[in-house]
Amino acid sequence: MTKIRDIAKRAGASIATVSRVVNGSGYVSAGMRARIEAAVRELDYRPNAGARAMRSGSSRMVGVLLPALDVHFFGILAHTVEQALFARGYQAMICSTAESPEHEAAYVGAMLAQQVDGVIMAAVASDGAGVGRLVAAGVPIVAVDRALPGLAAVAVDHHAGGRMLARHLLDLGHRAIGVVGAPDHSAPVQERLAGITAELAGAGLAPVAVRLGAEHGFEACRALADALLGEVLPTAIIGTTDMAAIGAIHAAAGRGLVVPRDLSVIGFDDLPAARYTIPQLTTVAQPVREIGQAAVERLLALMEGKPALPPPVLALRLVERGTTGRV
Amino acid sequence: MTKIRDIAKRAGASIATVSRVVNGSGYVSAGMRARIEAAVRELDYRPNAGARAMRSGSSRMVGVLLPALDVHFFGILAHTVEQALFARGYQAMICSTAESPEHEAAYVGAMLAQQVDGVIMAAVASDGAGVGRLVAAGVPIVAVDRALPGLAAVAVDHHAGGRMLARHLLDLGHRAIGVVGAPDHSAPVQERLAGITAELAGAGLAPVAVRLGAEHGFEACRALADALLGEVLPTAIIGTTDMAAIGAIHAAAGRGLVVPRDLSVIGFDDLPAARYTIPQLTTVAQPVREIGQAAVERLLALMEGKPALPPPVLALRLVERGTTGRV
DNA sequence: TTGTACGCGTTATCAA
DNA sequence: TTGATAACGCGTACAA
Repeated sequence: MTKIRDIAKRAGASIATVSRVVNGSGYVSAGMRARIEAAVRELDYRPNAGARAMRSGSSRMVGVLLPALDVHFFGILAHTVEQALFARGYQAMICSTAESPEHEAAYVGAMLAQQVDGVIMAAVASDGAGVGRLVAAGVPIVAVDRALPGLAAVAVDHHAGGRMLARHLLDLGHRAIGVVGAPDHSAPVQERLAGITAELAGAGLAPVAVRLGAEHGFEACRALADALLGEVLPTAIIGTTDMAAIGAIHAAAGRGLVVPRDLSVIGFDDLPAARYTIPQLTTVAQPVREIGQAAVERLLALMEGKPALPPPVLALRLVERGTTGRV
Repeated sequence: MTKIRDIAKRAGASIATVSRVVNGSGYVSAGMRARIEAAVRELDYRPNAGARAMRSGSSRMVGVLLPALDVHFFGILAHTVEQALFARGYQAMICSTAESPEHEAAYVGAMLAQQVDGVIMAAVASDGAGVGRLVAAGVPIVAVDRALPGLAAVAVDHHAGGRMLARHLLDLGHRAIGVVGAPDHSAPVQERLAGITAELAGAGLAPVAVRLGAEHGFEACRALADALLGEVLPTAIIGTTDMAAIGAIHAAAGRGLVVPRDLSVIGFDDLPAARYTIPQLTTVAQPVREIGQAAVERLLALMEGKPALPPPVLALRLVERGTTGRV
């Protein structure tokens, strides 16, 4: 690794001068600057991030704590957050907790050790000790996808989303509505379910069946929906995520039901996968990419001590495709 | 941030002793150890990673350079790599280049600055200067998903995969076979195409049409397949990725073709999405998660200067589902 | 306009 | 068994 001393020697300057040109601070003559810049280029010099952070107190790194990266939703979120951070000159430290509290704790420790300047997180459990340690250390935090008590948050109104799901089906004349969802420990899923129940209650109804599972993979969701259909036969099924809805479509097909003729199905998220089925999935879209960008904006404002930005307006949008119809 | 001096003061020890217990090196009396461990716990002390890296020469961080995180395949790969690294006590520094050479260059710089102990990468372009800088800096590298000249690689044999795709269709009696793929600049996609062509040539055939596009999203793939079907009418279409194949299924449906009766479709990867369509997609599966784990294993061996492990056996597997049938 | 020297938080060497 | 201290690479007062 080439270091500042190597550049100084090569350019016939002192390390202080090299530091000045690298950081664009203080006065340096044009000739000296040119020599130093040349040396930097020739030796591919990179200031040691650790030493720099130690001196300056800022690592220019932001921790991004997500429950998973192999779940498409979070992969997309991670991607946009990372791109937004990059554009502002920050390095993302992306950590996937694999839904495990121990992982989360370990990662919080790693972030603290790395002296991250801030953290964007979608916590598995809101009571997680991880958040507390971060807060205690005075690290600015923005919660994403799901709110965290006492913290700035960038998240869609999942409860309202749940209402939209139910409302759409009610408008279509459905009265016998089932709900399939996963993972059951996910706060957004629970909030959507509450929204569904509330909207249905407003019409004097209740879900004819609710099936929540721990696993959110395709097969688990399909099995969940299949179990539901084995017990009751609603005219519509709400998936609390697109994945759950897609599982429901397959469960229906497995039982010889034609969607949407015999059964309407609606999902939530509008992931790319919502377009994969035939007919394509009707769903309530949440603006994942805007969420990521808004979270980064808010975090940077927090980090720079700027006045808190107003909460972002994150619109949910009903995307009517082919899996819902009149009863 | 609490530092080693705070612990020393609190436990009535010297920083040297604290360092010893924290790192489990050297002799420390039981009493002293207990006092220090208590202080560490009470103050939630984390050794500063930067200072540690500076002193010890190792950052215990591994760079993971991927073209994207919002593409499900890479999200899964990132996840497994990250988990495997975590299990071995390493921190992953995940960077998504968004397929841009400038991003890649910037990230390589950041990795060098962070003093990463090694790098796992799926390079956008094999001629990338990024690789050169990493090699020049003596950083151990393992290429993943696609080989890189002169480097250890963990990747499936995409050419053989291409042959399997064609072989399956030939065995089913197909003679008029089209190919749809994206992104066209992807080396794996090109290799699979070469494999397809080779296998077809062995039967005295050539693809009736090949359509490669730059974008690999659903809509782009669908449009590509639709254009192909507008020109010729093969009895089967090979997608060089599952995404392309799913696009083909939709293009076929859009033209009133029934899969697999009128048109067989086969994909590559076996992503979760391969199960979302009805009928479910026949595809050649590559073991993504094994790839990620094997890459980590190989990199750690390299980093520890161990003898190079033999190249991993990464089996491709034909998964016959519902989208292919006899002509 | 440039250079010297100190300190950031650790680890490791050497003495005690 | 413990402690004082010299690096590690950098940024920045301060001196020149």
